[in-house]
Amino acid sequence: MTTLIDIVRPNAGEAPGGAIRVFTFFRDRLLSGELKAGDRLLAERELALALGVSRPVLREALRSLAMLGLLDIQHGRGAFVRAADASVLGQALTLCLAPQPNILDDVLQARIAIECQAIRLACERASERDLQAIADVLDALVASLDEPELGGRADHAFHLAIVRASGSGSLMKIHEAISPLLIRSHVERRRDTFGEPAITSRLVDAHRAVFLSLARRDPDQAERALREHFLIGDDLRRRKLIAAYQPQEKQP
Amino acid sequence: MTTLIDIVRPNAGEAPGGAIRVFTFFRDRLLSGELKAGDRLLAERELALALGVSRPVLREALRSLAMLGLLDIQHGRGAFVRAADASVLGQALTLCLAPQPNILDDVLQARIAIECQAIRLACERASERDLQAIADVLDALVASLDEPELGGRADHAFHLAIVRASGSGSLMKIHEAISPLLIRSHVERRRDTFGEPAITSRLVDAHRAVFLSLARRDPDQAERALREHFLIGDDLRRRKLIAAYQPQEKQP
DNA sequence: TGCTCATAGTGGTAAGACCACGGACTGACC
DNA sequence: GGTCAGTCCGTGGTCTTACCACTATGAGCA
Repeated sequence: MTTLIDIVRPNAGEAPGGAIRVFTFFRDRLLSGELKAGDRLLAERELALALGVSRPVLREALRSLAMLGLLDIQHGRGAFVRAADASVLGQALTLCLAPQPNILDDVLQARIAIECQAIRLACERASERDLQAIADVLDALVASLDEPELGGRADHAFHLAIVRASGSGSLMKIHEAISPLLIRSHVERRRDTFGEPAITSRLVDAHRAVFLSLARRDPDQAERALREHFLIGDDLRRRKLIAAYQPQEKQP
Repeated sequence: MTTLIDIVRPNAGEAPGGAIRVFTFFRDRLLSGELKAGDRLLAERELALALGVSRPVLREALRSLAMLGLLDIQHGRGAFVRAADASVLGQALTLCLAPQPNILDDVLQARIAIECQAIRLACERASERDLQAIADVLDALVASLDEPELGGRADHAFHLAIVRASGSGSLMKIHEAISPLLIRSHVERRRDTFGEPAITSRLVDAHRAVFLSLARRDPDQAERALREHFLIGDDLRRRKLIAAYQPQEKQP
């Protein structure tokens, strides 16, 4: 079968198979904005009748749309148009990256890419409210150093706030998409650093430096500070690796 | 219904609805590698029997997997596991970004983000073969300055080669995902620059500078050169905007 | 030896029926 | 009169059966 969502539609003249015809029918109306988030679709039986297909065929198309996160089908209530979110994006990314080794390490590269560009844009575009929001999260981060769970969440919120301040929808969506993958490596790292004052203080300094250069609206310095921050992670991973190869007090 | 692909599966004990049970069944086997690309699934009737669901239900799940690009269902032949590619990723991205204004401009930010990080990694990791490949594309780019179509493709190939040289799967996939969106703005820009020697020579210089600093394996200089290159585009867009507001010889 | 056509197996579609869930209406009870 | 519970209707969820369309395979024929 033809893969979904062909931006350019070949053989537009012919009538494709029923299911994919229904699928493209709704997709186009979703892309064009004819169907807005929250709209309720007709009942399956009526839709099937209106579109001239059987109910199973219609259901295949509807279910596919739901799988892509475009529809929210609720038992006993109906099908509703869902606001496009990045969850499907993240899922697709996970599926694409799944066969590859070292995903968790490699996805960090994507994160660095997004955030470094985001902070450059943020230096240009961030409003006072954006800066205030970042400052608030920074305070929360400092206050939650002793709690791994809360601290990790604050850390994530800090970086998220920067990406938000960039004002770029693309960067935000991609960042949102890789978040689930990031979180997995994030929490375990936090668990390791927990209780090591040298590391945590270095972490706070790094975050503060990032914020300050952003507040000064200096893109080069901000990116440098951010990369510096990411190096802490690299450093940590390296130490962990070395420690793992040290035969002392290591349990098999 | 529950959204597909929950990485953490809630209510794992209970049996979810038939269709989504079948869906997760295959998804898990795809993620775990138990099903490899090229494998042929059993016939729908047999699968339905084996999994204890009716054929329409099975078909809904199979169709959904096909929509996500995980399966390739061929009429009269069977269903085959497809190698995960970034096409779905790109489609999902397009759908997520569709409601937003200025997508084509904004997606450039994602591109800059990816490529700037990629070239930094490439400075560390690129093999001699990678560098040679980039050099070859650069030659092709210089040779095809007079042909907008060919030149545009060479341009794209150049940047793609850099991302490849980074050796990061995440960066490559994301770059691949935004490619379809990039191409649209790419070709029209080429069409504008076509025939302006000052622009084209500047373009060549920029690409050459990027390659040279990459060959020298200097990350900072390479990123700077790349950003310089992207500024050409900004500059061009600005000029176009100004030209559009000049009332002289402009047709409504 | 080569071609052609019948056939079996596959996905694609249709129709009808029933079940499970949610909400709204209506009734009785407090 | 207000509140609660039960019933009914509309909805999605599923099953069954049957038939159509496409592909490949192999047997039969020239």
